[in-house]
Amino acid sequence: MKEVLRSLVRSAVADAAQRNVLAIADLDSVRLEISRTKDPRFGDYATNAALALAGATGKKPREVAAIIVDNLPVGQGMLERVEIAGPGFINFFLAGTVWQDVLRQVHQEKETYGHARESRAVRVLLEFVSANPTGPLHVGHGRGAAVGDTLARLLRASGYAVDTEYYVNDAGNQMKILGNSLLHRYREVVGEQITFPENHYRGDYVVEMASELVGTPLGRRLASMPETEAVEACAQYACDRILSGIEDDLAAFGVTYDAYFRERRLHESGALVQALEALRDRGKVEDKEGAMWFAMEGEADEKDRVLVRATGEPTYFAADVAYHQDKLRRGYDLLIDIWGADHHGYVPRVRAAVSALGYSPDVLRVLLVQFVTLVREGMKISMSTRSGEFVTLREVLEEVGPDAARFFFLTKRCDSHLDFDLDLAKRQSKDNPVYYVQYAHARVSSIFRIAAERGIDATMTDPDLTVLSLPEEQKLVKHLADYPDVIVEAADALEPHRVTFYLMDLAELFHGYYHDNKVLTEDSSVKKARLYLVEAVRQVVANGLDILGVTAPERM
RNA sequence: GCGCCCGUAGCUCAGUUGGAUAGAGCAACGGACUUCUAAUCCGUAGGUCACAGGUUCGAAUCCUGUCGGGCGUGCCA
Repeated sequence: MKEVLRSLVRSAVADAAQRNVLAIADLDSVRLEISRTKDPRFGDYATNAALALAGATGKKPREVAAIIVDNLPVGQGMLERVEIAGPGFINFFLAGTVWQDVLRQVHQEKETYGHARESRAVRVLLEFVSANPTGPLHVGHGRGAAVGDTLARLLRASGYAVDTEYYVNDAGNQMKILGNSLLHRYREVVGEQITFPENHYRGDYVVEMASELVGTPLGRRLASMPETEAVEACAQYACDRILSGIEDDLAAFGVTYDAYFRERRLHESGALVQALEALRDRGKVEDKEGAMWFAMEGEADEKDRVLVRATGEPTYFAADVAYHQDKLRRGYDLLIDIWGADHHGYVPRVRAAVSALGYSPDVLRVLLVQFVTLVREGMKISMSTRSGEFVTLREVLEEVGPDAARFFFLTKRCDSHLDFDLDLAKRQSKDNPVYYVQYAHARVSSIFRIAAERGIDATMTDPDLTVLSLPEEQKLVKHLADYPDVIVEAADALEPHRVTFYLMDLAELFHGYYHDNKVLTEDSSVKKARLYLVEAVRQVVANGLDILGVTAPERM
């Protein structure tokens, strides 16, 4: 809707400019904002165009507004009335037929309502979670998974070609530590005396894996292997085992990936070495103190960073440079990385690397997801990764279910800390926003069930929509009209939480309407129109929940 | 010390990329079920947008400084 109005304003300005009533040098560079009005007295939509253009034209905002209004097709088609208000806002009052057309459009487009009609020529690689395969996913990863997966759905709905990827850190020192942890636990399980090393993985899951190994061919061979080989074998086993557990947890959460990308591949294929050479060719590498450094001079990060240690081992940063280069070489136009907020210091480094490789640093966008605190009975549950005492994503899923978990993770902006109230997530009342929204869907479904039981004709062919004259009905329809704009704006801003808030508002409008008005009334034309309306509500709720990856139940 | 994020009603948070009179939910108080699901709805009350300056037609939003909270600042990941 906003796009339609924007083009009306744009052509009005262009017409005025052509007739020399308005002097605009470069219209394309001016950003014309169309916004929804808060107060119905200001119409349905408003634009600040006149305020934005005033400076460039040398006229007063209200004069510019008057010129624009003169060139708008008022009274014909969608614009019923237009007013100039305040400092120079132009308020649009839309014709009733516009809103009726919105309802028809929802019925026509069904599950694609709100989706972009045309695809955008932008290939996106969205990388998220990418937790190290050294232990099960915890709730913090769950938030990243919910944000990432929803963002993927959102961007696809907006016409982007999106691939999702999980980067597996299956190389390097921590794999050795993981393997060594498992080896020690294995020896412990088979009765040897061990002292568990410092800074190793103490979680119960390592002990469980050790028990699994007893009696297996690998387990029997471990005793006779040289130490480094045994550690390597244990690392391999533990990594694969943990990674498949992570995949299972994500699947239970409704998250699947287009690809898992293994870091090991970068080492084995020579891509890592090539990436470092590319940096060196561009003069971005400096050798000092026995190590190879990424030279930050002229780049965005504050100091030089080591790429290859004096021991000859590459750092994780080196692998990340190679990984991002690999992504870009695969032809993606936009890379989106979703990281935990504790990695924020890493952003300028990777961005500088992308830039040093000859790409615009803008091709990389990093979303930082803040921490999650679990709350039970009003008390925060303390978590400490170090001691191995953390609440896993699996446990939360088993307690509250994937729908509530996903929805809750999306009730805040990413960059805001999230308190996840487990009791609230399980509660079956309006306090719980998941149920509140899902219930709106179930209620509409219920109306149609009852209608079928009563033998009411609920076919949706061309009802007279002019009978939908109640203010609540108008508000509902106008909110349905907002949905495509919300999708576009949420996608552009990379802010999936906007969809969540939209749905809560829609559910609120619907519940209020439902409470005060009967859909299955005696008056058959009203009944038909209201069925048409609530079905459209159901459809949009379903579409929005689908973006969030949350089910839309027909009964609750 | 330096860097990033945050600071909005008692609590948890929105705020349409700088717009018109700053909004919800929870908690509190008062109401509504012979109904298509009360898993719901309606009403009341609640504010120095942390603080101080600046930028302009206009600031919760942008810039500077101060205070407070979180996180970084490794040849760790």
